[in-house]
Amino acid sequence: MTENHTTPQRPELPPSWNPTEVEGELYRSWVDRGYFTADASSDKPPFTIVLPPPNVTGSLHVGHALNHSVMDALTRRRRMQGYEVLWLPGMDHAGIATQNAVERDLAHSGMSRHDLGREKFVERVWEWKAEYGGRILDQMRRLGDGVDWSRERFTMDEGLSQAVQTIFKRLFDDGLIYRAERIINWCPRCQTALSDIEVDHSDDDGELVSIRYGEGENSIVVATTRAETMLGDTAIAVHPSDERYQHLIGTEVEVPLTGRRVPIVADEHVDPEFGTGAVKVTPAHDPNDFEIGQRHGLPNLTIMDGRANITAPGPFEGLDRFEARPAVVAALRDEGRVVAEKRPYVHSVGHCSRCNTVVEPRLSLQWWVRVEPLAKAAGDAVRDGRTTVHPPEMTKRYFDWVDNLHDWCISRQLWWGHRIPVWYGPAGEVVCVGPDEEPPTGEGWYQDEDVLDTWFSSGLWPFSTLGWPAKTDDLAKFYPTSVLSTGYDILFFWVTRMMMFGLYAMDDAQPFDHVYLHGLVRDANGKKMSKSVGNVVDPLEWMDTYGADATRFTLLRGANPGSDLAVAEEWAAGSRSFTTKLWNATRFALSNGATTDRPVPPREELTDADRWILDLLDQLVSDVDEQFEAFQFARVCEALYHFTWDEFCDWYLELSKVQIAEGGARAESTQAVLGHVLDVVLRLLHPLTPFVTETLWTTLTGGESLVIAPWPTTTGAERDAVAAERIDGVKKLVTEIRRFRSEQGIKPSAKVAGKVRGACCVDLADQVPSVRSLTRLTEPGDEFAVTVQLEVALAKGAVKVELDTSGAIDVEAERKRLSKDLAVAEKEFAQTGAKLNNPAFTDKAPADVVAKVQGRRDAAAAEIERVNARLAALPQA
RNA sequence: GGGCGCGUAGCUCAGCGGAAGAGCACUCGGUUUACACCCGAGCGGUCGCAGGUUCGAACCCUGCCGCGCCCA
Repeated sequence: MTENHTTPQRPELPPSWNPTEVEGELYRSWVDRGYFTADASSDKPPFTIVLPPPNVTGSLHVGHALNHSVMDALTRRRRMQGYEVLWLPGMDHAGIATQNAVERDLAHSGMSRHDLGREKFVERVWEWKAEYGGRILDQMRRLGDGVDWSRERFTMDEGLSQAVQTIFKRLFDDGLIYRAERIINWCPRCQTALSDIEVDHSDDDGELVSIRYGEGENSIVVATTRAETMLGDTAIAVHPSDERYQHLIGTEVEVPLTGRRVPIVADEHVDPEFGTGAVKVTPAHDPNDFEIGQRHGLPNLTIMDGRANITAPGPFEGLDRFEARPAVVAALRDEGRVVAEKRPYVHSVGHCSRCNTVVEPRLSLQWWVRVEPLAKAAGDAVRDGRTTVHPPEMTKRYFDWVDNLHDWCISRQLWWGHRIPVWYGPAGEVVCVGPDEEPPTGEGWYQDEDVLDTWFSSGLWPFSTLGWPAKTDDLAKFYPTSVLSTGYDILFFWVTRMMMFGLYAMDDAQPFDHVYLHGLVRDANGKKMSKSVGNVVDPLEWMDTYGADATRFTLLRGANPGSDLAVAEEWAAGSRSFTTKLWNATRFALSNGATTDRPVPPREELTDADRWILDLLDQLVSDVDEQFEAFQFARVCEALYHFTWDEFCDWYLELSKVQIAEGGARAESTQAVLGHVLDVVLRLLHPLTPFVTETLWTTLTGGESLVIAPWPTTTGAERDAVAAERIDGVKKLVTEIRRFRSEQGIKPSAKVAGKVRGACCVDLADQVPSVRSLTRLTEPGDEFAVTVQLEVALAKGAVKVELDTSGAIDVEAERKRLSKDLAVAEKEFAQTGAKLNNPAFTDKAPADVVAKVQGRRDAAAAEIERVNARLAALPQA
């Protein structure tokens, strides 16, 4: 190693990278220096991402970690590219989840929210939020999220609440919000209505009971999984063209156990193929039955209360629905009305997405959004290309959704949330109050008790967070936002609602230009993670063990568009190895005088190895850019990993040792190339692994911070094909010699005397010292005695390597090695020969393809000849 | 039932018309002055099955068989 006195000394890197010791402080310094604070008055082009607001009760799970890694990578790259970047963080108030959390706490002290009263309870929730809410925000800091903390928002903030009231009023005045009595999804535990997407369906074991209504030839059999609802039946329905029941249509039957007589109606909706083709109709407890009821003017008979206890007078009154079910079946059985019972009967059952209670369809007066015009606009924005969905396969799913959206139930029977801004008057008046208006006062006036669905406020997020409805500088600068990133399972939650509201509120300007949908994170075997299975990965544990960079890199490396990703601890360990490799490579380069203080010398002064690695680097920059633009994060990672490890570390660093050992100008130019390549690679890696790259880069360059360093661009230099071919030759030659050594059992550290002959004939004369160095060949001395010859076929011809292995070689091992080479060559010769002997191929395939195959056959033929000669020359066993 | 997607090395996945790839795992060797979180060498695949198109198919088309997800 030569000492270089022209290079100022950089602080030395510690021998190993200890992420947990460094990451926190680095992150604080970035925030303190204001790198993540956006400037609305900037002239730079904007790049905006609003964080899909996590739940205030939540903590960072591995799906978040992936999504945040994506958003951080996108924003960090744009920042380096010179954009005015705003990544806006915050949380939503999670109406049901938060209220549940606080109610649970209250229950510990034997209280319910009703004991406190509404006002006090809401106060308590705010206190809860201050104390426990927002754990996830600290976890975001751990991960390195470059968010603008000065713009952090919460859906219940004053400004955002005003946005909610504003849009409610506007929609109300436009006739897009209305109040109606319909069947809604009711959670008997949370005591509130739910929208369709807050209900999770699963196939559960139930029962299918067939019940005979009526007597004799006027009887009719219906099957049901919810026998207890028969107490609320107000009709039987059959398909109008079902011949079996023509004689019954228009007649009446008695509903067993109730004595109530109900009509048999004909309705197109009934599926004659299912069961007996006849269904019981319970309009107040089933959405389909409700519609049948509407069509036929049937009464809606409610037989359960909000707790799902039976209210129908009689022996079942007061029973819970699940107690009532067997009781009703038993009573029917006693009357001889049960025709068949099937258990278990697997069928789809809806559950509350917050507490998993079985949802009860319930007739109820609620507030609704008429989504049709909004959904149409949301579809059009994607159809017109104003918003692009990545990956494109998801676009169809988006259309299917927005084109078939039911009206949205937005009222919730909760206390925590935005209260519906509607007042009712003593004479039946209904007044919607805007944010700048005074609600009506006086005798008999009162406000609607309900609050709005949390999604109603988070649907405004892309613009309410920027100050809307005020015409703020932020809104002007940063809306429409650039990318919305989320898991494809959340497509219908965030994306569609934000699209509908964004287009409506912002004069048809889309809320985001791109929607990126990542896959779900699964365990090592591709299984869904679940707490009960115990295969959940905690990203915080990974960060503790392997560092934030390795955690991020692992997730991004698996992020192939449209597909889920499997991860396991080994993956994270592999990513840590990569950061360690990068660390050691930089440490090596620095200890050998690598520098960015001197420019890379002009090309003609560089070696083939220099030009080769610089050309690869140029290609890398362009690949990384291309893949970033296409949201192909796995490919970005792969390209950088491959370049860094397999090309730069495995070959260039080794070759640079030879060049540095030369000393003088050669050493100096090599140091500049080393410095330059590392500088660029660290920049390219920074969006993925910000911490380790920042540490290495500031040490290497003395720069202020990689966060604000410019993003690399391609040089446009013409690729040096000759240098590339020479380095390929070196790699091939080195690998073949190493292979021989390995198979001969020569220790890697053992020096072997050898000669390389014929290098000049294949244009590799200058590379011989490198080859010797990488294969530990020593100069042949006076006693040099060739014990073995290798011949290595390269692009321009064969190179002969003569070795003195100090004694007999292992003939069998050598025969095995050569036989393998022969088999490969013969297979190649046969395959290429078959092609070339096929006139259809030579006639129809493009000339360059034919020429290529010809070249391969010739090379194979030469190789066969060479290997056969070597085999023949081996001593007989 | 409708839609989307997936079946490629032991595992997880790239490749999507002209020579089968990566990471991890595995085998052998290694105190090589950046790195054992490493280095070197190696093993491992009729690319789900069957047809078709093409000079040529893992890749395009059709059917089938498995698996996953979304919607009803």
